Amino acid sequence: MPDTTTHAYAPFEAADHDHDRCIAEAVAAAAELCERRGARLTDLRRRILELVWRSHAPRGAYSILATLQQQGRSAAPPTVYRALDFLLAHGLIHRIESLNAVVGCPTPGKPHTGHFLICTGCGIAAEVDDQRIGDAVEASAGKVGFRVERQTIEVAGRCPNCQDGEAAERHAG
Amino acid sequence: MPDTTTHAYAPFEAADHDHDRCIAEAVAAAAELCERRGARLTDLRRRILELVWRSHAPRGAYSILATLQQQGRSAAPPTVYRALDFLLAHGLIHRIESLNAVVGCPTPGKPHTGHFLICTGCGIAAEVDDQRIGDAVEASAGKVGFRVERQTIEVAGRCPNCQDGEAAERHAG
DNA sequence: AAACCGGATGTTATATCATAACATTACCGC
DNA sequence: GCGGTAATGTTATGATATAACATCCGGTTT
Repeated sequence: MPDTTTHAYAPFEAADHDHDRCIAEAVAAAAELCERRGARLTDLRRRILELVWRSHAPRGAYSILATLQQQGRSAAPPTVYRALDFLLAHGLIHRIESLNAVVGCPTPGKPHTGHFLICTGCGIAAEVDDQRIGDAVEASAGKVGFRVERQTIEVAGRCPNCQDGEAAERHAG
Repeated sequence: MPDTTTHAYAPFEAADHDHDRCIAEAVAAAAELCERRGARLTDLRRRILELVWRSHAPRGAYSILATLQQQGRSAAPPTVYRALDFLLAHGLIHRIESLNAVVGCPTPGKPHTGHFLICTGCGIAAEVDDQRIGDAVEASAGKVGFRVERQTIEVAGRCPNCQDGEAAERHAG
């Protein structure tokens, strides 16, 4: 019997996974969420969401802009930044501060704070949802009377695929 | 009997605390640490460290540059960035990614990952050292086989001083 | 002291990231 | 179709960061 279940989110999937499915599901989830909220997922916004989802590695605004222009679309920086602002506001993507880039959110609509493991080898950013991290932050903040509004948690390191012999360095070097 | 103890680090101190003491102690600690390591805390680097320490709020490189120029010193962006690179490399300051700015480290020399509570009212960034946060991150990463190299943990919110009536907004508005 | 070396700083130019301001277009309820 | 609002186009500029090369300065060798 074929696997017709929802695409389970697995951090640091193999490079040969069915990525078209990741994109399709992200766009479908976005469309559904915008529909529910009465927000307009315009053609431009959808295209830019697709470009963000081209890989699991965070992507910069100007990289997105370049691809957009290659596709023959009239575009300038504000074109991209405005679309990204919309996608961020609706939780469809997250901003990675330490990279000045954005990455698709695999679980939009579900309330959560974005915690990321970012591989310095392959560049992939995996969103983790671990209650303990948020709890520890809240507890630590509460101890000094600090009221938390937003958490920026970005952990750089090596994903399982990039630890074996540290293959990435050999290519880079 | 007068208080001659080491200046205890207290997050979100009152605005009228003896800040000259914060600066003096930071510079003294930096000098001692560089001495031990055989690193050169030159006049320029010490001056820039002092400028970072002018307040407990993270400060951008171009803000530091402007003050440096006002002091009559010949300076360009690389002047500042190179000094900041040195101070960062020796753990004398931390970079706050979400603000593109740096803040003085109150405990240089002591191995630690910088975790910050950043007040959206007064702008102050307090470094917290709570084992639980690092442990939770490590545990969460370990669960998926991720090897942690660096942690960027920046929590935005309201410090105790800025929660009372949300005074800051009234001034800003 | 002169020659030398390496690290630190000066200087110019430019890359990279982000937004302000205003014009134009597209969508939608009426 | 009309009018209002949201979205996008367009131009310019602001803000952050680094590359590349010249010069200086302190310490060492001779």
